[in-house]
This record gives sequence, structure tokens and C-alpha cells, in this order.
Amino acid sequence: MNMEEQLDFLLARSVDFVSREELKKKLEKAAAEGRGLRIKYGADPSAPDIHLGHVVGLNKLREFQDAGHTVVFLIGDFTGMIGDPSGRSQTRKPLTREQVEVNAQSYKEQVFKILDPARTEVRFNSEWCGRMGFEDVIRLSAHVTVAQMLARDDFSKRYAANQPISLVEFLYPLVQAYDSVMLEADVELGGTDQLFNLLLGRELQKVMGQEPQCVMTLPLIEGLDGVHKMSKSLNNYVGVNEPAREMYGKLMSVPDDLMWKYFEYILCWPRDQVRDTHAKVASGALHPRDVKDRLGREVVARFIGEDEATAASEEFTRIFAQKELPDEIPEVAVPFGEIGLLTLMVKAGLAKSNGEARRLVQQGAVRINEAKIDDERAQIVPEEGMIIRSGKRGFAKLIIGK
RNA sequence: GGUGGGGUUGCGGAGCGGUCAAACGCGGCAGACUGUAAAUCUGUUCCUUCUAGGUUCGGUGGUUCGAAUCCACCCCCCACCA
Repeated sequence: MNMEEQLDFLLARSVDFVSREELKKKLEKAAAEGRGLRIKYGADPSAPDIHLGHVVGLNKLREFQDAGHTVVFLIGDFTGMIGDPSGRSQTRKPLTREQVEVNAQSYKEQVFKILDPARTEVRFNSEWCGRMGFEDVIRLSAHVTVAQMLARDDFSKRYAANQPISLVEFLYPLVQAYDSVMLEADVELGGTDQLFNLLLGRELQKVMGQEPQCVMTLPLIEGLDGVHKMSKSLNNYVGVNEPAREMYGKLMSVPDDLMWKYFEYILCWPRDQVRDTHAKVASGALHPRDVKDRLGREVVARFIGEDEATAASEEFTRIFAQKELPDEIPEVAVPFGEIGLLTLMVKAGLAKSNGEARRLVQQGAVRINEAKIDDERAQIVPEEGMIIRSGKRGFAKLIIGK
């Protein structure tokens, strides 16, 4: 690849990039010195659940690695202490050394499904933040003005709307920017919502006498609801560590229109291929279900394995298209002897309360050994292996306990 | 320090003395349909021994036949002016 092709490759799929010219210079300089660039990516320490939203960025990092660069995977264990940047939640408790270790381990496990461990440097910002005194913090904060902070979109909106903005929230981007300084990052990558924070890193590096980092943002993909960005707190995410069937099932529930983004940003299909497939579905040449099945299989295959992907797809069809039973049903031990249906359902974990169980029965959702039960007062004599089904997704197999 | 606005069932947000287990939206669950846990439509969404009963509306006391709604004190949150 020549330089321009290399740049095109590295910048593919990005939304914002500052700037192509600078990256070019950095690449030339690094090549001359026989080293790779340092690509920074920050992660939240409290949620070591990597999901497909993160994969968008991780894919790009992997491409940098394949081009010979080093990824600095920064775990913001110190930032995590000072609270959530969204301002929604309160200050968090500091993580203990042990928790940080456990989370880091869990991160590596998941992240290395995508990244190349040999070209990844895992760092923690407590390394330098933990050593700073109040005086250092004051000096650092002197580099940034309130007006600069208010330039951030969500800050200016909230300020205009008389919504509270805590000082801690100003500290958050500041610490993130300082991390770039300490890591001597050449490029920092993040979601589009990170643009301001990434740019602040640039500013701070300049002020502190470093060559400023390039900044790249990638799209935030919508989660399963098709509306909000994928996140753990909205529970609309697909984690890379989930069981195959869960992963596949969740992908099948993605709204049809959203599939294309997943093909492009998760599976990194070339744009033309995505466009072609899209056109075929639109013209009726391809069935959307089949395309989504392919999405589900390919994602499961990538993070787990081919065989598991096939199995997940087959079971899904069996349960939902043919309405048959899954091949593994959670077993629940119940005592011997007659028992009320509602109580039994609660015990089996199919309902949270008798009231909910009653509703399920009234709605015609409950079956025992595939025979519909519509009497909420039914008394059941549990038998070994009896199967209670609640709706499409709730199953329990009874085991007679003592 | 001063002024004003708030704390309601998972979330957002009505209600401001009885007809309130509490509108509406979101989310969740179920049913129908289907190509899937897509889309759409319908129902449902505190608990219980369920054609009825019990416990809820920041906390504690009080007024009243009767309070989420009025009063007192307390706790917490927010904005604005200094």
C-alpha cells in the first residue's frame, strides 16, 4: 500500500478525523524512525462487559495493529472513582486494587477476542492520577477555561436549560486529556460522543509541549431497541462474552433496518457489499430473515465459533418458527406432592409473584407438557421431568426434590 | 446568605380533600399475525387466600367521617440572585 491507500484504510468508517495531513506526517516520521504509532483507547473500569458498541472501535484498533501500530488500552480506574461523565449518576465508590485487577483480567479476556495481545499495552490511569496532589490538579485545571468546557455540546445545552453541571464533570474530560499527555498518544479513538474530550486531549498536549494527537471518532451504533445507542445501562446490548444462543437470539431481534450498520461496523463488510445486499432485500431477491440469520451466525462464529453459530441458529428456528422446546431446559427442584399452579410457577422462577403468574395463565401463556392450562386455580402434582412453559421464552423442567 | 421550584407505582410525568392502586408516554410481559425475540395490532403491568381484601405517593406526627392531595417539623434534590 502506498501512503494514500494506507490513509484511506486507516480512516475508513470514521466519522470525524483531525486531521489526515497530521496523521500522514506522523506516519512518515514513525516509519523513518522504524516504530509504530501509539493509538489510545479509553475504557470505563466499572463495566468490564465489552459489547458490540465497543467492537466498532476495537475493529478499528485492530486495523491499526495490523498496520504495525501499538494500541494503548487505557482502563480509567482512577476516572471511574470521580463519577459518571453523563452527570446522571452519583459519584462512584473507588475501586479497590483487587477489583481493578479482576476487571482488567476480564477486559483482556474479552478485548483480545478482537485485539492482538502482542501489540497491545494495557495501562491504568491511577498510575499517574493516584500520585497527583491537589496542587497538581489545580495547576492542571488552569490550562482549561470554562468557556472551553462550555463548548462541549451537552454542557452548553444543559447550561442553557438551567440543568445542573457538577464540577466533577469538568474534571472528567480534563483527566482524560491528561491521560493522553502521560501516554504520549499519537492518535486517540472514541465514539462520536467523545469528540470534545478527544480534542481536549489535543489541546492539553499542545499546552504541555507535546505533539498533539490525532483524533478519530466512530459511529455509535444503536442497540437492540433500534433507537438508543447500545449500552449496558439501557440493557439493549449484545455482549461479546454471552452464550451463543443468547447472542444469536438478540441479533435476530435487531430491527431490520438496523442490520446494515451491524454488517458494516461489526463485521466490517465493505460498503459495496452492504449496499448490494440491502438492494437485494429491497427488491425481494433476498429474504430479510435469511440476511439477519447470516448476521447472527457470522457474529457468533467470530466471537465464539462456527459450530456454536450453527447450533444457535438451528435452535432458534426450532423454538420460534416451529414453537418446539429447546434442547436444554433449566431444571428446578420442587418438593413432592400436590401444589398450586401459581405457587409452582413462582418457585420455578417463571413469575416474580403469584399475581404475575395469574396474569400469565389468564393470558393463555402457560403450558404444562405442551398442553395449555387456563385454570389459575389448578392443582398440580409434579412429576419428574414435567415441563412448564410460560410464553415463548420461559421454560422449566421439574425435578422432584425431597 | 436570600428567593423560588421540587421529591408520586421500573423510568419520565399527571393528579392537589372523596369517584385514586393513582391519567398519559416509555420500558417490561403476554396474545394474534409473521420472516425472528423485526414491524403491526390487542391485552396487561403493587401484593394476596382475587367478582373481594391488603399495603403504597421522601420521613414523622397532626387536622378530617375521609389525605398522594391540607397543617407542622424533619430529610433530600434543583434553579436563580448575591
